[in-house]
Amino acid sequence: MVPLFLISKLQIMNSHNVYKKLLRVYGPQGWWPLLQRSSLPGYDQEGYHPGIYKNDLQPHEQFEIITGAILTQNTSWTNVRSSMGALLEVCRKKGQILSPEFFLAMDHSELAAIIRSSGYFNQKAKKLKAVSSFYLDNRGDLTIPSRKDLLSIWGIGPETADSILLYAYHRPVCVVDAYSVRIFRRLESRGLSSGRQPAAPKEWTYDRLQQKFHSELPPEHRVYNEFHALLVEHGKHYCTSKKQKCNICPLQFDSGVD
DNA sequence: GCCCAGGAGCATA
DNA sequence: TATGCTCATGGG
Repeated sequence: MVPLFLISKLQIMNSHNVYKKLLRVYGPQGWWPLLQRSSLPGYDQEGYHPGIYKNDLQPHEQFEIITGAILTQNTSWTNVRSSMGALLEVCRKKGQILSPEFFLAMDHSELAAIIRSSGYFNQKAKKLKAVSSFYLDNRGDLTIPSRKDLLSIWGIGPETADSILLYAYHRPVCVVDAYSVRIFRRLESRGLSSGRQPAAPKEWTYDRLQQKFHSELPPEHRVYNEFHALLVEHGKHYCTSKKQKCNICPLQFDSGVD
């Protein structure tokens, strides 16, 4: 028999209630930012598009998301934004579009120099070429790849693969990142997470946390889209690795839980 | 100057 | 399986 006060706490912090609360606090995030659409109505100058969830991406736009997903690995978006702008500028000057062919036509040093500002530029140049080769070798038309296929590409791990599936291909897949793990670990440490809690609480691994999200959230693309973006936004404000602001965290103290 | 960011691969135990 | 090291720029 679980005490009533515990039931209410457990229900409060399942993934769906975390989602609803974060959405109320921060609003729609408009991910994934598409710089190539930054001049279109509904898109801001960085390419964010809050409230627009249409599945109408062109191949060069899908490839911008794939590129961004690699460039942002362990890197802040401001650095990625700079590299993406540089890439698109080179495209424009060469009269090309962002594509596997564009990356493969450059030699390593040229590509690495263009994406320098996003850090790890040698590794990321190699990764961009690897993912480009994958598309040209296996599916030149950018049809939906399987998660297994994506994971077989050098430089693409679980989070990058799921980001690509969710944001470039509108697949209903939850993305887990360092913020997700940290936020739910800290909620759980305060008895506020609805995770199955073993006697000795196990760490939230990628797969375990993704299963939790999939089981607790409505299986809708737009929910998964916003949830990951909202966790990132919340993490930036309240849950960085060293500076946790649990004492003023809206997930714990914002009133009006649904 | 230090810390960290929208990770992943690899060596080692 | 799991832990530690490496990759690197730019903003706070």
